[in-house]
Amino acid sequence: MAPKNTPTSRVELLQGTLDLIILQALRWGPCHGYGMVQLIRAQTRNVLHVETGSLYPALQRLVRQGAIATEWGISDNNRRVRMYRLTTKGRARLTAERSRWEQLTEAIASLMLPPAAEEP
Amino acid sequence: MAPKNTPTSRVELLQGTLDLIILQALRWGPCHGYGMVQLIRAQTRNVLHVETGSLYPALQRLVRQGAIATEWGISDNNRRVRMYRLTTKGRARLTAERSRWEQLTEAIASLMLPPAAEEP
DNA sequence: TATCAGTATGTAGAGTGTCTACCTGTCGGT
DNA sequence: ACCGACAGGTAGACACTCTACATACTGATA
Repeated sequence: MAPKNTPTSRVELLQGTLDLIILQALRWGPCHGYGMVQLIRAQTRNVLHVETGSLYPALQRLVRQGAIATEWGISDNNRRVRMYRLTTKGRARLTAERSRWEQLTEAIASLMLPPAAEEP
Repeated sequence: MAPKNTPTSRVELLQGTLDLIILQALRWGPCHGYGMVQLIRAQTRNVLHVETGSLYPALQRLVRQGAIATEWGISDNNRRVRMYRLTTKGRARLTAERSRWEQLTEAIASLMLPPAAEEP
């Protein structure tokens, strides 16, 4: 996927997971872009590093799709920030993405297991 | 990701998972392309449908990378098939892909949880 | 014997999402 | 006066999967 290898223990995102991650991050309340990067980093103990070059386009995409809404605001340290929040549509989207993710992980988990005995 | 929606309960693959799936499928022994499709389908109870248009290029990719080896053979029903098998390199690759996958799922799982209490 | 479904391998091109690499600007501390 | 952290953003490359199509062989069935 990404051309480069993993120098430390870095995990590259899989295509399609970023939307889920963003929606998930916004579940705790409105947040601005840069804040999400840190939130996700902290929440995953430094495993997931969302690149801003991926994040901002993804946010715009989600806004276009109506999953999140945005407005200018002021951060704690008195900076002009673009705040994002989940819409009703976004909450539904999150639910859908989560179940999709669960299905996929379960399916892959079942491939990890020894072959299933065929059932008649 | 894919332009179309999900008619039934179909789960689209995430980009980057196919290699893991193929390597995993070959863990049970050599197999040919079409056979893998059915194996994966059966093993995941019809959740994962690997498209042949994705599979064959992926197999070629893995051969190029030395993760799998291939040779012509004969299937059970007397058909000319291209058999694939894991190489030593491929087995190592599988291990790597699995740990990568585990890291990612764990990281995303931790995002699903309530926010972590910050630790000093 | 014609035809069709299933088996089997493959290619071309589109679409999409993430990445790297860059750019701009503000604020607080030194 | 400068620097690092904070904050938002764009352009283009790259990689992967998808749809759609093409080929060929086999066995069953009409």
